[in-house]
Amino acid sequence: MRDRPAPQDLLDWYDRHARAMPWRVAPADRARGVAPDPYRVWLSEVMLQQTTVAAVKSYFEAFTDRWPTVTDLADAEDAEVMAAWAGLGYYARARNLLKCARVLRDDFGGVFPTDHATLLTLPGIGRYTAAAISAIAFDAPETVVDGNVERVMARLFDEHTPLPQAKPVLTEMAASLTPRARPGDYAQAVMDLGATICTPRKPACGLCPWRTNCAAWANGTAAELPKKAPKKRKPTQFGIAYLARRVDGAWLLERRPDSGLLGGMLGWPGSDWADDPQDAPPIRAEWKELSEEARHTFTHFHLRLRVKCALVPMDRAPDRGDFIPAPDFRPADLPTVMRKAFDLAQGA
DNA sequence: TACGCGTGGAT
DNA sequence: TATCCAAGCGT
Repeated sequence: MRDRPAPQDLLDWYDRHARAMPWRVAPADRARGVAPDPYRVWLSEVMLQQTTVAAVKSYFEAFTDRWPTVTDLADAEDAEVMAAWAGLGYYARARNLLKCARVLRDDFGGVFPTDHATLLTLPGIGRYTAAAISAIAFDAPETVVDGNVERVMARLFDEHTPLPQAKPVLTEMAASLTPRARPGDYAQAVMDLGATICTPRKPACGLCPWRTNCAAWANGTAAELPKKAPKKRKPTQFGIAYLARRVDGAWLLERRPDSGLLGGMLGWPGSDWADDPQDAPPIRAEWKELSEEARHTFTHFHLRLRVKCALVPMDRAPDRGDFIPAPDFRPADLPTVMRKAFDLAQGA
C-alpha cells in the first residue's frame, strides 16, 4: 500500500528547488521572518491568471516600478494602466485591478484584508486568487487550486474523471493534503511542482519527490492525466481596420467600450467582426487597402483583419474616434491585434 | 453551468 | 500550420 503524499516531502523539495521570481520571497528568507508584500502578491497573482511566468515578469517590474503601492495604483489614470497592461491579454483583469485598488484605497485604508472571505468580495479576486493571497502573503492554511494543482492531484490519485467535471473532487483531494505548517510555501511548492516536474506533457516523474506516493506513477497513467472534455473548434471572423493619419502625423484612434472583447483598450476604428463585414470608414478619405491582412487568434475565434489606410487633411472631422498627436501615440499601448495592423501599415 | 475573454511559446 | 497550453474570473 502506498503512503499518502507527505506535504513535508514537497516542502523539502521546494527548499532546494524553489525558482526565484520578482514577487516571491525565497523559502530561506521566509524562514528568517521576511514577509511578502501583499500588494506584490496580489498583482503577480492577477497577472499570472492564465498567463505564463515568462510573459508576466517584465509587466510586473514595470507596474511595481511605476506604482510601488496599491494606493499609487489606485491614483493612476485608467488610460495609463490600460496602456501598461497592453499585450498581456485578458484586459478585464486590468479594469478589475484598478477597481480593486480603488476599493482598497477608499474602503480599506489601503491595507489588504487577510482572510479569504473578504478577499473574495474584491473585484477580480476569485477563489484561486483569494486563497493564494491569503496563503502566500499571510501564511493562512488555505488550499490553492489552479491548473497545476488539478493536474498534480489527478495524477497523485489517478483520477480519470475529465475536467471541468472533476474539479470539485480534485479540490477536496488538494484540501486533504494542505498542511498547517508553512501553507504559503506549500501552495507555491505544489504549483512549482506542476510547472517544472509534473508538467502537462512528458512529466519528469523520475525527479518527483512524490513519485513513490503517486497512483498514476504506479499505474503508468501520469502522461494521460488529467482527462479533459473535448474543445470546440474556432470559427473564423473577418473585419476591416481603418488607419487614418492626419497630415500633421496624428493618428485616428478609438477607446473601446469597457465591456466585451478588448474592453477599455485603445484601437483603430473598424467594421464589425463578422462573416462578411460592412465597410464602415470613420472619416471621409481616399482609403487604400493593404495587400496583406492582419491575422490574429483570440480565445474563441480566428480573426482576419483587412487594413485600410488614408491620409487626411487638418480640417476634416472624424465621425468616430479622436486624433492622437504623434508624440502621444505609442504602438505598445495597443492590444496585440491592433499593433499587428499598425505594423503592417508601417511596412507598407 | 458554460461561455466569453488574449497572448506567445512549445510541439 | 494547427493545436495546445499557462498561477481564472465574471456573468
